[in-house]
Amino acid sequence: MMTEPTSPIVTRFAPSPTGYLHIGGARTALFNWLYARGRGGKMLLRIEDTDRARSTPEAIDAIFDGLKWLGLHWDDEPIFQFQRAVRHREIAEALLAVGRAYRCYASQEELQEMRETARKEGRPPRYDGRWRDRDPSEAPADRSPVIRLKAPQEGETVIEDLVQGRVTWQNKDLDDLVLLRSDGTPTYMLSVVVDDHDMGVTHIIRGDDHLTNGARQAQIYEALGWPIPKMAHIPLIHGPDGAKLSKRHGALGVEAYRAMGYLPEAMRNYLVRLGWSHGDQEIFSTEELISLFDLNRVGRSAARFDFAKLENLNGLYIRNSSDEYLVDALEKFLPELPDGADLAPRFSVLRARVLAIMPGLKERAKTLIELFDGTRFLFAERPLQLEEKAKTILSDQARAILGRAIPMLEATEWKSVPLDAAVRQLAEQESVKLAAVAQPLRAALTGKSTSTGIFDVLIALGKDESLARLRDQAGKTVAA
RNA sequence: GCUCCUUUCGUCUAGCGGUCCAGGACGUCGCCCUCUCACGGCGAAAACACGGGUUCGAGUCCCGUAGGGAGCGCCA
Repeated sequence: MMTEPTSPIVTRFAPSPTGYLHIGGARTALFNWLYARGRGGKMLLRIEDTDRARSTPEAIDAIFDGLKWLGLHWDDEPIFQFQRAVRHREIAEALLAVGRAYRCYASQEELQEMRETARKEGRPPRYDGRWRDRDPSEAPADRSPVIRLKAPQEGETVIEDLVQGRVTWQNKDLDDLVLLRSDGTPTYMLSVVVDDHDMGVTHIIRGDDHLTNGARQAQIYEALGWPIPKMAHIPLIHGPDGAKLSKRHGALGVEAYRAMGYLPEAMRNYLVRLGWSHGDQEIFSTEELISLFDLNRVGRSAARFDFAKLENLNGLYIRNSSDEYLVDALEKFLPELPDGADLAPRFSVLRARVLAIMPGLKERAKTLIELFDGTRFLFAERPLQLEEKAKTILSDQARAILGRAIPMLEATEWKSVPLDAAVRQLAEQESVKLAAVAQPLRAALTGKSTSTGIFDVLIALGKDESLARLRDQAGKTVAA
């Protein structure tokens, strides 16, 4: 079969390192990654660090770490935009040379005035092009100019967006943007165009806050005679109240989600469904996502971030993970816990017990924090600190039952079936429901009112430790 | 203010002119399972923003209105 020779897909993720990798950025990276991976292409990483004052090495590390944690591996070496400033300047000069750009000497005061006037007259605040056709001899000697693009003043600029569809701007509404600042450094608008071109980017997938930039960048491509990459502007993520995502809701760095005990694969599944769908399907393996993801299935309206759904999905991923995987995940997760450093040495010692309790535990936990909390009784020192509810359960009567349970359990083989039979038999002898025996056992064994199945607890703790904990709490009275 | 985008259950969404008195998922509520808490099972309530068109027929196409969002820098 003949196949059309297609140029390989190249996408890019281009964050500016001025803070953490926030959740919206993570989703943008995910979409870029999926789109490229599903088509045998590459996803490149470009750090847009041209804002020297706000860019920090910590933020760069946060981006690298966040992407790695999510498993979104980029191709080739990351590009640092600032290092390419010379190239950007060359392009601006080239545009100047061919008359597609010009020097503008307008002062900040003049620009300010223009904006105010325009606003007053109900027009968009725009540069009025006063240096566009002025003779260079009129240039003031004491002022260094910026270089502006000589943008078309009539007609329209159109973007055929893969998500938004055809979007049109009247050129009269777009002004002559600055390409090169008066200090000779390139602006973002110029840098992005030159870098995307030089990196061979074929598909620009980014937040729709860049949609207007897309139009202005299209004008730069036009002036340069370069082909315009395909663009896809994906809707933004909003907070639960519909307003722009802020720190208050979910605009945390991805490291914050890691600390909250979310699994990266659950995170990815949640994020991809924010704006993208494949019929009614909710759960996707990574392989499925790579093969199914497409831009034409991305919606055009903003989605609200919903922790409840993320948590549910995370619980589902935990339940479907193997016990070994979860024990490893917990061990790696320890540093995120306040007392993690103290627990780490004991964790490796008690690892087998953690593994033993895992099948029952993973049905109950929605986050790694909850999962770990479920194992804490294994680490507890005798005599146990009892939670309030556990104290309530351990009434005198309950303690008396425990007292009678001890000799019985001592004589029982420490396996699930015999233990089950023994406890049930005791309940029968006491003429109480199973709960009236199980709950006191649970309270004495774990210090809590809830846990995994009581027989699992007995087995994970082992015979000696279990009986010791029961003796700690049992009532002395045997005769009533 | 101007430009652009957007509007289906509380939330994420399915729906690409008739098969929709609108489907799934999360959340909520009820019942079942049950040693607790979960898991699981069953069931319920819950939406096409509004107004005009086009059409035999509109959630689906067009135009307004209203709401929401983004952008309008010598920031990125």
